Amino acid sequence: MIKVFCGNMNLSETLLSGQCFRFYELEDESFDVILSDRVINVFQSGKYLFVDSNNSNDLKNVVIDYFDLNRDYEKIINDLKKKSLNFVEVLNCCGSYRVLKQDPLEMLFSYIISQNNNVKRIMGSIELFCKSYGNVVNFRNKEYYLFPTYDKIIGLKSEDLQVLKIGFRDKYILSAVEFLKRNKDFASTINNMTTLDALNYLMQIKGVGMKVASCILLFGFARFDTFPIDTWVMKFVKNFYGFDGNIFQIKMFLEEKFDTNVGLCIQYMFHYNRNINKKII
DNA sequence: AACCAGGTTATAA
DNA sequence: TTATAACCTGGT
Repeated sequence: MIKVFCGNMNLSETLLSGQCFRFYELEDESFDVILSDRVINVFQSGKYLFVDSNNSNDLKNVVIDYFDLNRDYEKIINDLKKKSLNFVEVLNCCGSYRVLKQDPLEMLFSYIISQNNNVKRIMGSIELFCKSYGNVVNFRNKEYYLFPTYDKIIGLKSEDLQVLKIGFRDKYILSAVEFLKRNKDFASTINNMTTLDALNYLMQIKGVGMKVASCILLFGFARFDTFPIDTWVMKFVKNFYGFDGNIFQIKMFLEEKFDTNVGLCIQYMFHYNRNINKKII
């Protein structure tokens, strides 16, 4: 068990915000979270996280990286408050939200599955995916399944996907598999690209459009200059700013208004709008 | 029963 | 270039 300072972050708000699909809330209000290479149990008390894992190797750094604890969110929020006065209402209720740094491969598949789908079903399909093709981890007398490895994924055939209950998205997953065969080190390739190039690179994959590509870049690569504009954000922009338009018009509107850290602002809008509609999971 | 869910693609105007 | 229907599936 290690103790990690987490400042103003709120664990449950962050995990339940819809960006992550691989956690279980336990009776004692702690969470089991499945990371790319291990399972952690995490509990928050005040400004600290108490973390246990089946793999304690470098655990503190893994936790800091995953929960994005080195970023100065307070400074970002203070800067944003100066840019849009009425947005303060949103910022004031989102200060404890953090953008998780998740596994790029997992983000690619998860957000393809997420399209025109609901969170419950998304989580179910990803869990089936991991149970079917991922490695097992034993932790606290329970079995957990990691997200499948690259080598496992590139061997997948159409018939292997039937068990996942992903419907018409199976052909998109197959397109991602073909993409990965051609791009073994896609994560490091993206790390050396501008965000715009990375978006176009990912959108080669059938089933990866603007929204899904942006989610992969924000949640898998911490690219805060991306724009995961979805139906929630569109609703928000319409209700809050009275601005209506298509995804590209909204993108331009927000880019102009916030300049930097637009990705984070959009997460705040999503988070805020979702909370006030009381539709958390 | 009809509609919807953190979208994208194919097709038509 | 922009708009609209169709899409698997399970839940309400």
